[in-house]
Amino acid sequence: MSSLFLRTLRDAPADEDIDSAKLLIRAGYIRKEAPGVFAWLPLGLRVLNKIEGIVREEMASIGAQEVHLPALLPREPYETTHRWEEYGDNIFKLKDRHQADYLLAPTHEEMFTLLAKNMYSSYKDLPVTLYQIQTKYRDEARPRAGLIRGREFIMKDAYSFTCDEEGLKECYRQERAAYERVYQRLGVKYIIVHAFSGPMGGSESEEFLAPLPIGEDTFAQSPAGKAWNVEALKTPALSDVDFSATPVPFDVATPDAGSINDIVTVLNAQAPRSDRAWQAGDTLKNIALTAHYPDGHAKLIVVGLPGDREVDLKRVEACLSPLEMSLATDEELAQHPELVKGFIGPMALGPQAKAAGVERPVEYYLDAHIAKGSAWVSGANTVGRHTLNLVYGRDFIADGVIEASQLNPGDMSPDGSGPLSFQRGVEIGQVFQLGRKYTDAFGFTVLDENGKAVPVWMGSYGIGVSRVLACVVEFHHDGKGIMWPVTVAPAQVHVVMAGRSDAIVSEAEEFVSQLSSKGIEVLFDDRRKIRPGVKFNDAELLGMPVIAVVGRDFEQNGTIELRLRDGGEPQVVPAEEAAGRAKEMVDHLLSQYDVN
RNA sequence: CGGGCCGUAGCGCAGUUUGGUAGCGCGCCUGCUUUGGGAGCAGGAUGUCGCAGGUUCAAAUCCUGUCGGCCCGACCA
Repeated sequence: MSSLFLRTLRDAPADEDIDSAKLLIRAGYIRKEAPGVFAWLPLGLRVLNKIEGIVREEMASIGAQEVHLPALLPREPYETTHRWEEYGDNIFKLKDRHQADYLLAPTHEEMFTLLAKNMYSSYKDLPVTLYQIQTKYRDEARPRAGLIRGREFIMKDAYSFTCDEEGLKECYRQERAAYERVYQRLGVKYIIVHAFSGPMGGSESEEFLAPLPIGEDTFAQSPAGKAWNVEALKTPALSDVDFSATPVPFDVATPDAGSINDIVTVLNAQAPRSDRAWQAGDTLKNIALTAHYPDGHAKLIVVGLPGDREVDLKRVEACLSPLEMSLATDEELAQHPELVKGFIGPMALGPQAKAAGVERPVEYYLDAHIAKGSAWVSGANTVGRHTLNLVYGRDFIADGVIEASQLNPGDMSPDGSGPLSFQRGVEIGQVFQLGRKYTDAFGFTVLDENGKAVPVWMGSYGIGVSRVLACVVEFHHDGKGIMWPVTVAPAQVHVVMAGRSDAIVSEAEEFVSQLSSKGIEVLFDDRRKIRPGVKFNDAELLGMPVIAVVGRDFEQNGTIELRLRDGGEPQVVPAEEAAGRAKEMVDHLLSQYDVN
């Protein structure tokens, strides 16, 4: 360490607030060069290389072949798939001296599809899986959380090409299994959640989420252990109810009723129920949304959901992809005079409006929590009035049923095993069955055994390498510093030379060479003018799994102290046995991460 | 893009209210002492006080503008 390019900091940088970023910077693994852009220093690079090595081993184990494509790419392929526009400002775009458009790749589906298409044209070449470990660029609106959400980050992305869907499913299964081994070897907890395929296209998709409170994704778990991204969560089908005997609808005056709570209060005063008090869940609230097409056009739609639930725009988008949703502004709402803000009801919408002769009725979607046959209170499309006894299926219908509301803890799981619970997670990987979205876009077909062109099926599989490194630290640290899993630590044993006497120095050097000859990776704190206390603190900050101290005890008793960074009693062993004992400790640690 | 906080040495910060020409701790350099849990003493180096205008005899401090950073939200693999 006397010559290692390293400077540990006593104080954490003030502009980071999550543990992994603070510790990695304090310990001299990385430095921030710009928001979401980091430099890798010697120790950090060693960890990164260890993680990449594990990823490479597991990719090799399923026969994936490594390549390396450019990060600087021409615009055309991204035009073909419309992602030049769809990614929008999230792509770093630039021009060359001839004013030609380029981008810094946020992901590489297009280039891998073209690469495979241009080299392969026979079914005999397939299946093939290619991958790379490469720097990706996304111009995030707000980089944050250190390495977890950067603008430049390192990703392993793999792409499989097969002749048919069955082949795709087999590749997907293999990648998924490889990912489980990768995360186990990295010492990262993960939960596999069913995902919404989103703008990447395709069908089956799962995310690997590291369950951490700092995570930006919310996922739902059922008591049976299944997990979903909230956008992929389907509300279980409600059984029909029969309120056909409900009296015909009638209006009541609800002046000044600006919120659902106001309406409930007014109803209980003006039209009390005989059986119980009115509740928010008896009301059908209709939210006007502006739906934006990818080409920039927009239209107004209305979604109806129970008054005790909040609208979730992301889930609406998931159902109405590729439309993007925003709450309608007053100006946008004013384009449709038949809709009265605060008093929008189903009778002015969708099929009802059409039946009433409205030329271009506003589309009306109902949330899946509205049961067929149920009776509701909703707006009367007149200022200060609401309508009671509106029965879904009898008095009104909709243009479609979608997932429009936020889910709440306690909602029934799709698998029916009980109420959902919610947790936060950091997405550390995703596996996708893309299907033919990209291969069709680029006309990638191969000839089958009959000489007939058949479409190629594609899958894509990503691991956020630099992000998962941060997650390793999130899972493995304490108040003093990092506690690396032995599989990714920059060194396995940290030897602290605690003293400057000739005896200590020569023994420490001898000990280090013994460890090295046993194949152990050593970080050797041979700094002569640094006091022991500083070295102990640095060792705990830096986080090697085994810390060995050659110092006072050696001079007095001929012993060396060995201890595990993450706890346990120190072992004091005779110097001549210490290297062997250290090797046993390392081997024992390694065995805990053995996935075979 | 909205809201909040903040830009002073490599890192952490004070100084800004009340204008007077730059400071503390850590780190760094030299010497002596010290050496098992972030040592002591003495000496030293390091700053366009984010940037640009303005007011003033004088601006880190007041005024205007602007750029940047962090957090919350919007957005987002």
